[in-house]
Amino acid sequence: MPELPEVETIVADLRPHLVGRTIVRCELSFPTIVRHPEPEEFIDAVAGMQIESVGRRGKYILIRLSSDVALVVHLGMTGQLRLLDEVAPLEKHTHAVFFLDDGRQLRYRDPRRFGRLLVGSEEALLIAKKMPRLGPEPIDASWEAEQLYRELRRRRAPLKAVLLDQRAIAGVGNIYADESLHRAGLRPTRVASTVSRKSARRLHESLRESLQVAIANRGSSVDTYRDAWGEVGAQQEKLLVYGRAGEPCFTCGRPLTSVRIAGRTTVYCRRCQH
DNA sequence: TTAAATTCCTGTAAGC
DNA sequence: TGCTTACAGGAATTTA
Repeated sequence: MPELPEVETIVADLRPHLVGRTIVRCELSFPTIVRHPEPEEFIDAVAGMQIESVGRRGKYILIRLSSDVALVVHLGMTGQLRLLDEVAPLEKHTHAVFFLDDGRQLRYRDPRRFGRLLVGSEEALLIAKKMPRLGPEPIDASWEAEQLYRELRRRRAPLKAVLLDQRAIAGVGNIYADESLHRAGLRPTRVASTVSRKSARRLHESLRESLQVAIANRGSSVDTYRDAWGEVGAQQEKLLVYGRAGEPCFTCGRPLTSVRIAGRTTVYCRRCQH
């Protein structure tokens, strides 16, 4: 599923192709995928607009338009944002097509429809409660271990649950939460507030490492994730714990344990993580 | 205020 | 073989 590294890969791939292009028009074959504003307004808001920049905030793709609003895309679990030639056959579950002035199409496809499309300024979407107030970007140089420590200190939820909370840290999902906790040697079930400053520092470093390595490998295609060209990433072959329940830990050889935390399957090593 | 539970959704795979 | 059922999970919403 698309988390920070997968979204970052798509954004970096799309940027040079989209910036400067104009969205001629937009067609919605499944209008409820648009969450703000109403679908008709959404279509009018993007039509004729030039794309000024393509960025990312957490797991949100932000395509800023000449009208000073952004086309915001959240991929949910199975969302795909693809740049295709107009003659490319339309794939099943394609819910929105943005026609570009170079003849190409930006297509949004999402079988499970957990994703969403929005248009508006970041402030407007925040006020309309269509977007949460996201926490710091974990790969930004300005994000410090002390910030993470302070967040963990005030939370009584399991560590894993805090990592998944987009208001605590933006962009971490089930895969990289498990991966970074394993790297840090910390148990996902640990009550966040019991983590020492030293452990928080290790988790801070592990989060950065897990995310950066995954970006370098163009993300994890564990399920339906594909990049903007429809290609798979390589990180799924290098995951330490995610999806490996019952298989041996790469460090100690013991079988990895699976538990459910915050409604998510969580895999860790009982020997290596405390 | 925080945390846990529930809901949305379809493709896939396991089980009978 | 074909049907049923469980499972995958991001985040908004509801409940405690």
